[in-house]
This record gives sequence, structure tokens and C-alpha cells, in this order.
Amino acid sequence: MTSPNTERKRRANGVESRRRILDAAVAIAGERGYEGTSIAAVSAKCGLPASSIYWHFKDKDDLIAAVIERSFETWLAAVELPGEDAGTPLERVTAMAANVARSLVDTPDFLRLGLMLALEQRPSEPRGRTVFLQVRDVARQRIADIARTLLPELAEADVQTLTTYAVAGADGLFVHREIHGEAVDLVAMFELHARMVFEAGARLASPA
Amino acid sequence: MTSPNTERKRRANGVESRRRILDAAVAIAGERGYEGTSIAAVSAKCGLPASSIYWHFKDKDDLIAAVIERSFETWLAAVELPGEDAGTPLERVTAMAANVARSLVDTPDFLRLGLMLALEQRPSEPRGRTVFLQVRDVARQRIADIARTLLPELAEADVQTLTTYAVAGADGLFVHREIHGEAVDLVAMFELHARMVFEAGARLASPA
Amino acid sequence: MTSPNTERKRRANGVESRRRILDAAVAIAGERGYEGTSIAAVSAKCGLPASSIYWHFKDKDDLIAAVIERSFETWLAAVELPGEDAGTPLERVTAMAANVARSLVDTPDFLRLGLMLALEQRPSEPRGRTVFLQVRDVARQRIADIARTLLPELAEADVQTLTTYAVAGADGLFVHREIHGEAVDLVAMFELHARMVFEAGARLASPA
Amino acid sequence: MTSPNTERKRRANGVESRRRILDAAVAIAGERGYEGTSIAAVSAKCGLPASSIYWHFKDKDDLIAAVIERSFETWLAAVELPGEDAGTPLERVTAMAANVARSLVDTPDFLRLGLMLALEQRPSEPRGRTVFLQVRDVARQRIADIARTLLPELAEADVQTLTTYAVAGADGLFVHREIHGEAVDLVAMFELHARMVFEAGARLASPA
DNA sequence: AATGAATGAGGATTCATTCAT
DNA sequence: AATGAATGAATCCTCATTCAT
Repeated sequence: MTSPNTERKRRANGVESRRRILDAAVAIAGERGYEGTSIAAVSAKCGLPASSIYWHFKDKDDLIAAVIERSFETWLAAVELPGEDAGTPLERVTAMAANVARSLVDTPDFLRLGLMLALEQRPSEPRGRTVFLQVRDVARQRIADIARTLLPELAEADVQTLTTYAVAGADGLFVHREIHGEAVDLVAMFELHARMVFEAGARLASPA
Repeated sequence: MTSPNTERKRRANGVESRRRILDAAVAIAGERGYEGTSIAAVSAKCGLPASSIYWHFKDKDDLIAAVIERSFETWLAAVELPGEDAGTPLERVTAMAANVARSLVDTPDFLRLGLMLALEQRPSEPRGRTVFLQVRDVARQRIADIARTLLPELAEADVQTLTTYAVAGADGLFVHREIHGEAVDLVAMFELHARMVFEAGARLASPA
Repeated sequence: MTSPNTERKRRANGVESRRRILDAAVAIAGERGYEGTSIAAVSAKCGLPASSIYWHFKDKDDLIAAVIERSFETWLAAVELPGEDAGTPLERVTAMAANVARSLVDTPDFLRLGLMLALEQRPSEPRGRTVFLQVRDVARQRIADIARTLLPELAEADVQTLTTYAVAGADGLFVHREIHGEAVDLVAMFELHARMVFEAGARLASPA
Repeated sequence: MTSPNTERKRRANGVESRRRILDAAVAIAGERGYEGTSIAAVSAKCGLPASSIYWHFKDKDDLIAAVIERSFETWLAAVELPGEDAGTPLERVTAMAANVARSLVDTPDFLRLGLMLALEQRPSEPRGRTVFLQVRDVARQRIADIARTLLPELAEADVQTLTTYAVAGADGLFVHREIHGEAVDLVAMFELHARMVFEAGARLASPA
């Protein structure tokens, strides 16, 4: 009823502005890392003046941490698709891995930025790094849970080893694709990886 | 009377200065990545004025590329130890993997910086990134050669897959140790990884 | 049922808000001077958003001037205590000086900020400075009046000199205490100062 | 012999540049205090770019501290004139006071800035304030020494009181002149102040 | 083989202030 | 009587780089 005039759009919409800033920051930080992300560049990309960014975020550290948080949520939403609970355990594991691979192909910013942050060993650790390691651990827990569910006989120590190995392989294959580009079929590699890890787990669970 | 020692110290020694600069740059770039490495910080760490760094290196890009080159050589020297040609193929593969793991524990700067550079997608790619990808490819060729030697029946496509998988696992496990610190036994994980890859290769080579 | 108390809190109370802003501004400006007092800092200290400060005060200049005005009134109220009109002239002068000293010990913000403003020579003089110089002149007149009352024979030129000297000593001793802290007994020093000035006046009034 | 070409003047004369920066900073900081002194303003006044100021001084704090140090030396040199050791003690004291007054009239920046710094009570005290308080204490020691020399019978406690009082009066009269401008005859007031303090000291030294 | 000094561009962040609601 | 959001100008300071010596 109340006709929304065009001018109103520009004015005082905190949620929308915050989103625009995060969108810009995700794109830039996902490409160039923490130091490579200048507030001026984010400002230019989102159209808001630099000082406005500081209304929404305490400082650059806060902004990057928020970037990690939001892009993790986005990524989780992309990963958690239904339809993975049918078929044999191996089929289910493979389907999940394919899902993760697809999400990483679609929105690689989260993991790319996260890995860059994780590799840095700066004396005063950026908060974004802490946040990434936390959410990464959440993801790790899920993988371990899946292992426990699908391979109930597996000893806990083997669950941990398998999970570490699953994550490490995923990280490494992601790096491989980042380096070699779109030619790499990440989905196929993740499926292969999932099968190898699953079969290794199966061998551990039931030693002939 | 005038001992050459005193003069040697005073006399500008290009090689020695270059080494000090690279030592400082390796440490800083290994911790903070490309953007995080400022000439001023390198200057402060090595004790030479910033302008002296520009006497030895054309620009920052050149310095980082030299860092990659030198730390690759250091790393290669650490990796290539004798005594790996005895025992069964599996034993030999495992011994090599352990060697690589030890070298990464001792001098992680090379791979840490390299991965950071590899992940960045900046518009004008730094030369250091190119250099890293080249030397990384050298390493990859060696792994492929080893696979071809130890598993002669393996099809070339499988050699490539196996090599990719071996490298990805190594990268991922390295990242795991960078994140979780000294508690992680990288040597053990690399040995396990080597065995898994080797056995997968063996299965591919002789499909029963 | 609905107690007016709850509403009083919620309902915007202009007087109370204004007081909170001034309280915060007095504390900050008394510590850091004109330039050192940022609206953001005042906002943080009083809990009201910066824009609310601008509802109560035209601009920063206006706020600082109000700070000076209110803290002068506070200070005056603290100074003007009864019971100083008994005893010999010297006793009365000493008692007054002690009163002033006590007020400066209790609420030093007024004079501290005032002196900072007075010393600054910025191109566009802040209104707070003008206000301070005016109220300071009011105080000076009172001292001159007291001198004329207690030493009626004193020539007017000597009244002025004595007053100037009384004020200068007070300022200087206040600075001394600001620098050296609570160990300094400002009351004792003001009493001594008052006696010295009074006796000098007495000598001037009745040359032997 | 080697003809000094005009271009050389512009180039690489550290001492001269440092002096120009300090000259500019003294003038600005003496007028506007610590916060009021922007690096951009100093840069504009001395003609060197802001970044060059940071070659000579670590940060703004360092610059202001250097300003205090140098202007104290300048002031000391202006104060310490010969010919004060003749005449009666009173004459000598008066002559010294006049010298100090003249130096404060000529170069008031040192004390004006110093007092502004001294009055500030910022949580992280600027180094300039510390330096000022130190050099101020040096000056205070000299006054105390003079008191001990000229009034040998004076008890040490009275020396301290007298010194405090002498300094406080000087500060206060300086403030008076800063406020009321050139019309104030600071030399005359300092002479009067010196006489009053000296006579008070003489009365304390030989109680009739 | 170096280095003291300089420099313009850009870094993050804070400033006082405004305005629509 | 207030406030969330915005904003351009200014803040201090660091950047990579150059150049005369």
C-alpha cells in the first residue's frame, strides 16, 4: 500500500547494507586473503563509504571474522542437501562427498580464505582464523559421526584417523583444483577419495 | 698485522648480505604470506636498510620469488637422503614419505608460503607463485616416476590419479599439522598415507 | 497499577540525558582537553548515541562551553561556604583560601580544563575558552573586592597587582598539585599563599 | 672548490630536515597542544611530506618529545646569561627572574606546550609529558640551589617550600600573560615575584 | 657493495556532523 | 526526546620504491 519510493532504498537500511558489505568482503577476501583485503577495496565494491563499514564492523578483523561466519553458514546450507540417506553405505558416503565437492566448486571462497588464514602464523592471530578453525571443527565432528554411524565396529582411534585423513584429502584436492583450475573434476576426485577412505575404514572395522 | 678477518667483516660481503636478507624474508613470508611481508619488516629482521634489499633484489616480487627458489632447494636437499632403495617397494615408499614428512617438520616455511601463494588469486600473479607451481610440478614428476618404477603395470591414467592423490594427501596432512601443531605426528601420518596410496596403486595394477 | 516509575525510566527524560552527557563530557574534557574530547568518547561514556548529543547541543563547541559553564557553577557552589566572616582579616582570608583549595581538590576538572583552553591559541577560539575567561574574571573581581574590603587603604593599582598575584599563585599551586599528585597538601599551600599575599598587601597598605 | 649546485640543497640533508620539522612542530604544538598538532599540519609548515617526518621520528609521540627536549635546551640557553653574579643577593635574584621572564616572552612555546601536556591526564601518558616534567625538575633544582646559596641559613624544608612557591608563581604569572596578552609586563611581575619570595625566604632564614 | 634520506600512494581508522525516522 | 545509519574529511602511520652519495 505505502508506495516504496526509490529514494528510501538508499537510506538507513542496516541489514541490507551489512549484507552488501559482507558480499563485497567475501569476494575480495576469498581471492586475496586477509592482508590483501583493503577496506578501500571493499568500500569501492559495495558502494558504501569506508566509514560506513566501521558502523557495521568494529574493525577489519571483525569484518573478516564475520565473513568467515557467514560464508560457513552459506556453505553448510549448500552442503546439507536431502537424499543422501538411501542406498548402501558406500553410495551414501560417495553422494555426500559429491555434494561437498559441488559446494566447493560453486562457492570456493569459504575454504580458500579459511585455508589462507589457517596457514598464517602471525603473532597476533586474527579472529577470523579462530572462527574458521572452530567451524572447521564442527564440520569435522560431522564426518566423525558419519563414520561412527556407517562403520559401528570401528574403534574410536580409527574413527579419528579416518576423519583426519578424510579432511586432509578434501583440503588437498581442493588445493589441487585451485591450482589447476576448472579442468579438474573435483566431484569425481571427491567420490574416489570417499570410496578409498570408506574402504580403508571397512578394512579396519572388520579385519579378515 | 691487519688480520683479514676484521676487514672481511667491514668489507661489504654481497653473498653474506643476500643470505641474511633471504633468511629474514623466509621467516616472515613463511609466517605472513606475500602481502604480509613488508620490506621494512625484512629490513628490521636482517639488520640491513631497506635500500640495501633493493640492491640485491629488483623488487618485492623478485625477493619473494628468490625466497621460494632458495627454500625449495633447501627442502629438496633435506628430502633427498640415501638409503631408500632397500627393502620391499612398500618399505621404500614408506621410508620416502617419512623423509618428506621430516623435512616438512624441520622447514615448513617453503610449503606454507607456497600454499598461501597458490591459494591467492590476485589480478597480477606474483612471480613467486609461478615459481612455486613450477618446482611443485618437479616434485610431482618424481612421485609419478616412483609410481611408474614400483608399479610398472599401472596404466598412465592411474599413475596420474595416484600422484594427484598422493600430493593432495600430503598437502592436506601438512595443513592439518600447521593447524594442530606439534602434537601431530606428521611422520606417522605420512607413512600411513604412503601405504594407503601404494596399496591402492597395487590393487589398480593387478586387479584380481 | 502502572507505577509512574517504570515509565519515567523509559520515557525520554531530557534533563536527565543532558546531565549524563555533561557528566561524561566533564570527565573526558577535564582529562584530555578540547581536541582530546571526541563525541564518540563522550557517547561511549554516557551510554547515549552520538546523535543524541547533537539533540542536546548544537555542536562540540557548544558542548564544551556548557561543560565549562556547569562545572564553574558546581565549583562556585563548593567554594561559597559560610563561616568565613569571623576572626581577624588574616584568618578570614586564610579560611577562604582553604575553601578554594578544598574545592579544587574535590573537583579539579573545571580549572584543569579551563587552563588547558586558556593556554591554547588556536585560530578559531573555542567558545569554551571565552566562557572560561569570563567566569574566571568573575572570580577575580571577588578577590579584588575582598582585598578592597579587608585592606581599605590599599591603592587601586596595588589591589590589581595583589589580585593578579593571588590568582597566579593559585593557578601555579594548582598546576603543582596536578603534576605531583595527592601527596601535595593543596590546602596548606593555599593557606600559606593567602598569608603571604595578605601580608604583602598589609605592608603596601601601611608603609612603615 | 666543488661548486654547490642548487639542487643539492633539496637532497639528503638529514640534520637540516630534522631541524625544519622540529621548527614547524614547535610552532604548531606550542599553539595547539598535543592533539591539536597534526602531522599533516607539520608537514605543510616544514615543506616535507608526512612520510619524511616518520623517517626522522618514530611517531607523533616521539616528535613531541623531541620538541620538548629541543625547546627546553633553547630556553635554557636563553635563560643562562652572564652578569647575574654581581650586586646584593636580592639584586641578583631579581636579575635572574627578569632573565627568565624575558626568555618566556621571547620563546613562550616551551612552557605553554609543557603546561598543556602537564595538565592532561590521559591514561597512556605521552612521552613528551614525561620529558617535560623531567626537564622542569632540572630547572627546579637550580632554583633550590640558588636559594641554598643565597640564604644559607634556610632549613631544607623551607628551601623546598620556597622553591615550590617560586615555580608556582612563575607558572601562574606566565598563564596570566598568555591570557591577557602583550599588555602584561611579565618582566616587572617576575621581578616583583622574585623580591616577594626572596624576602619571605629572608624572614624564614633569620627569624627576628 | 651499500645506505641515509626522501617520497607519493595507500593503509586502517576516527572525526564531527547530518538526516530520516 | 531521541537514534540508527550514513558520510566526507581528516587522523596517524606504513607501503614499496628511488636516488644521490
